[in-house]
Amino acid sequence: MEEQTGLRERKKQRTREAISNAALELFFEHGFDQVSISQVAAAAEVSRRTLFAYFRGKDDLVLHRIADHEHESARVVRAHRDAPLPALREHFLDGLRRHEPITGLCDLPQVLALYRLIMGTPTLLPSLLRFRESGELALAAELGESPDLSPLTARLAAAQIVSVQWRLSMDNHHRMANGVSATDAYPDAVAAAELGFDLLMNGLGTLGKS
Amino acid sequence: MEEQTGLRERKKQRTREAISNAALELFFEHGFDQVSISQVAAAAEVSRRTLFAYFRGKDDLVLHRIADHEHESARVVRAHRDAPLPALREHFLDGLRRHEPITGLCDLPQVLALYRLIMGTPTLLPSLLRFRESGELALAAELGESPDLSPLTARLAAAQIVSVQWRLSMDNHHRMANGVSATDAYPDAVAAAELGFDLLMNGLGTLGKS
DNA sequence: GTGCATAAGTATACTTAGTGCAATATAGCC
DNA sequence: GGCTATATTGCACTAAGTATACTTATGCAC
Repeated sequence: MEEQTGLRERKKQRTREAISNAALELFFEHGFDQVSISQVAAAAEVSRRTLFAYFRGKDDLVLHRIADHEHESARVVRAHRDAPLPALREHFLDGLRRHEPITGLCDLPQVLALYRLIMGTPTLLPSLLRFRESGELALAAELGESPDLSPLTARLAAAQIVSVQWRLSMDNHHRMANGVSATDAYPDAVAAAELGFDLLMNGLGTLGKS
Repeated sequence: MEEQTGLRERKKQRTREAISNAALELFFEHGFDQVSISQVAAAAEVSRRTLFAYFRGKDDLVLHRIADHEHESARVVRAHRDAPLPALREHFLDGLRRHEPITGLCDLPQVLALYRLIMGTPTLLPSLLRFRESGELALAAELGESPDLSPLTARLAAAQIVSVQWRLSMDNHHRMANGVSATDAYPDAVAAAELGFDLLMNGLGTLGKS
């Protein structure tokens, strides 16, 4: 279903991984900004020019590792058109249970190192936010498919949902980065997620003294 | 209160404006990506190096013009600690009434050109999103000052609020960019804002068929 | 006003991300 | 083997941003 395994394809895949691995190894060791594209290319034993054939830019060398999740929320909604928000809530809670990297609640050394790199490198923030923006757009489009929701409501809802998911993930990652184990952080993470989705579903009220 | 008007300060201010004006003129004429820093410096009659003394980077040449509004929501909340969300709502509606640029509902040619430039230049998106991020952070901090709100709630609320405000502003601008006048778009903009803040205050429900 | 410390501005050269293009090598296929 | 498409490469180029050492102008004490 996914590939015709010509030698060509396999080689391309291996080259791509070689570049990516070389890049991350160097970035972990010296920091994103301290490593040049040329150094990555040299370490991966390809020409600089070839590197750009595989990755759109320096940022992509890091961010492609989370690219799969760009439209995850949109996919979840597509599969649960009847009650999107509870579905997203369950999906997120399920992610926490499984310690999925995208929830931020994952302390596997390699994953943690990657997320530390991403979050700890201001240079990468713009790309990261674009990534988020793209996810929001996809979610809005998917929500907009529902005949019960006006396009405007869909866009507003998507904006809110994505912002909450990111805040939750960031907070979780922050604890991992501070050395808390995923297991130890799990209960708080669940409580936070439930609060977040409750606020989404039931509203913020006036935020005044209630 | 703001400046000791030495000749030095005045000259600096004028140089800064000269650079900014030259930059925007060129950007409006040829597009952000089609104009180099060197061209801007030449047009403003300063050296390239001096330009970088005044502006952190090429993006800043454009975005400094909206920098005042970066922490606007935080300021509003600071002034209305008792009921932040209604205050933000009123502030936004007031902005619409006054056709404030930051609401997106402003069709003054210069403002529209600036916003068109910002929104129509993908290169600027990252900086724009960083700007938003910074505003969200400030709002979260300000909300967190309230003893009634947990820090987590403050962060989640800030994320939601900012995302809604941006969506509303973007949608408004979009209509301006399509040639609708601010006056004509006003009623819809108010309705959209009320919907947005209603969703914030009262929640999204399940988003299913209600 | 003169002179000096300080800050603004400049010239120049450098590093690095990213692109265009033409030349070369290699997989897939007959 | 030989042909074709594509992967890869080297080289030259543009442009953003930085380092540094030098020049000019301002503010201020006298």
